[in-house]
Amino acid sequence: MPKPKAPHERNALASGPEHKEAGLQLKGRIWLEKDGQTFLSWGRVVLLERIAEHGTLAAAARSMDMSYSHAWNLVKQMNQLAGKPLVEKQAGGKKGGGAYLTPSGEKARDEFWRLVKQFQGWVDQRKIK
Amino acid sequence: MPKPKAPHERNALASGPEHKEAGLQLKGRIWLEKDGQTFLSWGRVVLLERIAEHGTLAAAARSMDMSYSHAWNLVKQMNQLAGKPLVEKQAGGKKGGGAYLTPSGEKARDEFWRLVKQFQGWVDQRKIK
DNA sequence: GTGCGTTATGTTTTTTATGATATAACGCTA
DNA sequence: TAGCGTTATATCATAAAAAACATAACGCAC
Repeated sequence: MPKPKAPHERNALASGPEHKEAGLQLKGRIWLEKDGQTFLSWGRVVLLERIAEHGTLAAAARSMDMSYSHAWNLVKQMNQLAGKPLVEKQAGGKKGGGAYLTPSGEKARDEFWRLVKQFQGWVDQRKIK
Repeated sequence: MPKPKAPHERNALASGPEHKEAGLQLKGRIWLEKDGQTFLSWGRVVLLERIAEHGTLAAAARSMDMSYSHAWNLVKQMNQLAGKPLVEKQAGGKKGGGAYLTPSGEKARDEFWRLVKQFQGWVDQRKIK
């Protein structure tokens, strides 16, 4: 069973397995800040994806072993920093309520994954001596 | 007075000031792992530099507001993961003792800064829409 | 109106990382 | 041998992050 990763190591991109035999891996992570505060990061964008997938904030949080309150805080901050909501929610109503991505939310998700993909490309082409 | 940075945000490279007016910044950090454990990172390599500069582990730690025991643990782990010492130390002796970088240590430092510089280049050329 | 599962929000607890503290050993100097 | 500032090492305390927990409010369905 693999040792659980430390928080700062989670969601990190790694150089490809071709370097594995050396036991030496280049790792890294990127994120976006707005006005000095974390806006989008790997975990946050996965959360956006899970919300789109599950339709509720509670189920999204459960699906990634995140506490509901933490997920709620992240969404609150993302919405606030974006200036407009990335996620809209409803308390009560049919099936108790729910949450979904706005077009801005989908765009943010796509843009971030685009950046991550570019970064992964950069990492992969590094040769570690 | 600027808000102190959270641990996971420290030592992060940022996209240049040309993006600052948008309030949106791409940030990132990289590190090297060996056998799944952190081997070299920004803070660790700064520590190597300070050791070379000050000649003792104690002074190096002081100079970067790091506890001696933490610095000692980092050096121990770096030496161990490298397979050969990056830092050699002497307890006692002229002036009480000291520490210095081995050629391997100097090389590790230089290689890491080279990687960081390349990464900074990559970050700088990202255009954030 | 009751029940249901959700969102909303605050408080408490746990975990993790790091710094602080304490003590011993080391090896030169005088 | 005594003194010095260092390395060596373990333990304790603190701070930050995250999870856990506890309620309340919401709005549809019945």
